[in-house]
Amino acid sequence: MNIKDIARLSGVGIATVSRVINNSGVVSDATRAKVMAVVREHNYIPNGNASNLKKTRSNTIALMVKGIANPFFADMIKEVERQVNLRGCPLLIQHVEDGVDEINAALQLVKEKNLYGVIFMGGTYDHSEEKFKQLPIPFVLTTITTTKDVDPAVFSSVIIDDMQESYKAVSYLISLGHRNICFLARFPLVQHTTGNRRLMGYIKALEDHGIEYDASLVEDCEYSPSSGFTATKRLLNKKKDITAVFAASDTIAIGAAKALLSLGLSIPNDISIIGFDGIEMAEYYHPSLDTISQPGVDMAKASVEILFDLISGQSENKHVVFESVLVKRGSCKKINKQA
Amino acid sequence: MNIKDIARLSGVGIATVSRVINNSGVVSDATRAKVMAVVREHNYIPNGNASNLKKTRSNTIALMVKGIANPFFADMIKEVERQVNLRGCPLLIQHVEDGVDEINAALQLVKEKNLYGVIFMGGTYDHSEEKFKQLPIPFVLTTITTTKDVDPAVFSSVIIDDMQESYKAVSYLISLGHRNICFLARFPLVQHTTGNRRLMGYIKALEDHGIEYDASLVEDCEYSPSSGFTATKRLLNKKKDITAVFAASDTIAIGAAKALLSLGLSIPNDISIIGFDGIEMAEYYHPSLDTISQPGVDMAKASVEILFDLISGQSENKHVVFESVLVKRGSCKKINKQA
DNA sequence: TTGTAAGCGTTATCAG
DNA sequence: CTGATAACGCTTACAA
Repeated sequence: MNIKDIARLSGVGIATVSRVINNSGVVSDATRAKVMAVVREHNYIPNGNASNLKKTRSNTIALMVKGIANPFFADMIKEVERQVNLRGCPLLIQHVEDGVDEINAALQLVKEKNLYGVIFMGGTYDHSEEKFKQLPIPFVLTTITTTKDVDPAVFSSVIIDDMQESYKAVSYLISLGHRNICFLARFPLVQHTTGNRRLMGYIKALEDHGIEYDASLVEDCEYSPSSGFTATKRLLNKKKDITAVFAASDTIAIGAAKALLSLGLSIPNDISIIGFDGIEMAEYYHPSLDTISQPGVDMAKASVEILFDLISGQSENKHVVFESVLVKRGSCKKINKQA
Repeated sequence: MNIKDIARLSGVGIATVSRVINNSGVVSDATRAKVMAVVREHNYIPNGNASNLKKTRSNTIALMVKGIANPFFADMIKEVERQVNLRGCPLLIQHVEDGVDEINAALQLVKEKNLYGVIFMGGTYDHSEEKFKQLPIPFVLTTITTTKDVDPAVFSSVIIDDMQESYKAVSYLISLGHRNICFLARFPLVQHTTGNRRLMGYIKALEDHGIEYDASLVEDCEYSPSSGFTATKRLLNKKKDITAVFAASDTIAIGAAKALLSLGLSIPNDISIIGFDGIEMAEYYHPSLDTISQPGVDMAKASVEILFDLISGQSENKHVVFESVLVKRGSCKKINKQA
C-alpha cells in the first residue's frame, strides 16, 4: 500500500493524496473526503523514510539522554515526549552510552535521520564552540551547559545554577552548626561535569564561612545507591568526626543514608544528610531526605518550547536558569555537640 | 556530502562506494582503502532515510516501552540497547503512553520506518491473535504475554510466571503465620494485566492455605511510592488487623513502608512487607525490603537473542519463562500474636 | 483545484 | 572486480 495505490483507488493524482495527508496546499473538501475514506479503509501509513528523504528535513526530534536509568530524568523524558508529540512530531529517544561524546552521536544521527532538532539531557560541559557549530540544526542543552569560553549565541540551555544550589545546601548545613561536612559525587576532579560544579559550590560555601576545605572529605561515587553506600562506608572508616553528608544526587543520598542507618546511627540526630535532585524516592525514604529539588518537568517543558521557537526561527538562542528549592523534610538538624 | 560526491572524489562508481560502506559484494583491497580514505576525510555518513527507503527492511530495532519511568525497566532498557548495538543495529526507544495500544503503535512504526524487529516491554496481555498476525516482522514480548487463546506459534515471549511468583510471596507470608495479608496493585480487576496475574497468585495462595479471600484487603494503586503510600493509609483506616502487606511492585512497597513507618509502626515487628521486582532502591531502603526479584537484565538479553534468532530465520517463536527469587532481607517476620 | 514529472540518496541488478 | 542505471515512495514545482 503506497501513495500510488491510494491515488489510483481514490481516482486522483498522487500529488493530491500527498496534499491531503500532509494538510498542505489546497484541496477541495469533496476530494479530501474521498481520499481520506480510502486512506482509512486501507489503513494507509505513509513511508517515513521516503518522505524524510524527499524533505531536506524530517520532523523528528531527537532526545539524547546520558544516563537513562537516572530516576530524575524519568519524568523529564516523559514530559519532553509529551510536549514534542503535542506539536505533531515524533520523538526519537537515544541513549548515549557513558563515555561516548553526545555531540558526536547527535551529529551522526542528524546526518542519518535528517533531524529537525535535538535536546541533550545529561552529560558533560566540555564541548568546544567549534563542535557546536557543526550541528546544523537547532538544539537545546538541558541540565547541562558549557564552560564560559563558548559564545552563548551558538547554543541554548535550560539549567539550574548547580554551583549556587550546591552552595545553598552546604550553607544550610553550616547554618545548623555543621563544620565537618562530607561531599559525595561522581569523581569531581574531572572538570566540566555537574559533579564538579556542585563541588565548587561546596568549596565556596565552606570558604565563605571560614571553614577550611579538606579534600579527604570528598569521596568519589557513582550516581547510585550502591555506590553512595560504599563511598559512605569508606568515608566513615577514615573520618570519624563527620556530622553531615551532602550527596550530589538523591540516589547517592539514599545509599549514604542506608550506610549510616545500618551502622545504627540516627538521621538526623547523629548525622545530617541532604541530597540533590528531588526524586520521589527521597521523599518516601525513612526518614524522608532533605534535598535540593529541581523543577525537572518545568525544565523539560521549557526545553521543548525553546527548541520549537528556534526551529520556527521565532527567536535566537536562549539560556534559562531555573531555581531549585531547598526542601526540608527533617533529615538535617542543628548540631548539639561539636566534634 | 553524499555517495555521489564520495564516488567522484575517490574516482570510482557509486555502486563501489555502496559496497565498501556496507561491506557487501566484492571490492579489491586497493579500491576499498581508497574509498575509505575519502569517507573518513570528509566524515561521510550515509543518509539512513535513503538506504532504508531502498532496502525493503531497515536494520532498526524498536523497543516499545510502556512505563519508561519504571525503575525496574531502566536497567533492562540499557541491556536491550547494549545487546542490539552489539549486533550492529540501531535501537529506537519508543515510549508508549499509558492507555495507548502498543501493538497499534508498533504497527504504525513498522510501516513508517521499515523496522527489522520489535521488542515490547511492559503493557497488557489482551491482544488478539489477529492483531499479532498483522505485525509483519519478528517481535518479542518481554515481561508480558497473552491470554491462553492466542496460538503460541504467532509470538515470542520472555516472562516470569507472575501468578506463581506472587503465590510464592504470599505463601511465604502465610508460612510466617500471617492471615490478614493485604495486596496492593494497579487496579487488579482489569483483566489481562500483570497486576491481575499477581492477584490470581495471591488468591490462590490464600485458598490453598484455607484462608478466605477478602476483597476489601485488596487496594487499587499506581506503581509509584506516592500511590502506595496513600493506598496503604486508606487500607489502614478501614482494616485494623492487617499483619502483612504484599505490594505488586517495589515502588509500591516503598510507599507502603513509608506509610507504616510514619505511623510509628515497626517493620517487621508490627507488620511485614514484601514487594516485587527487585529494584536497587528496595535494598537500600531502611529497613531493606523483601521482594520477589526478577532477573531483568537476563530477560532483556534473552529477548534480544530470541529476536535476532527470529530475524535470521534460525528458529521459530519461543517462550522463555525465567525464575524469580524470593529475596529475604528481614522486612518479613514470623507473627507472634494473632490479631 | 488538480495532475505530471523531476528528483531526494541509496541499493541492487545487470552488463562489462 | 567495477560501473551504469532503474527503482524505493514520497514532495513539490510547474503546468493544466
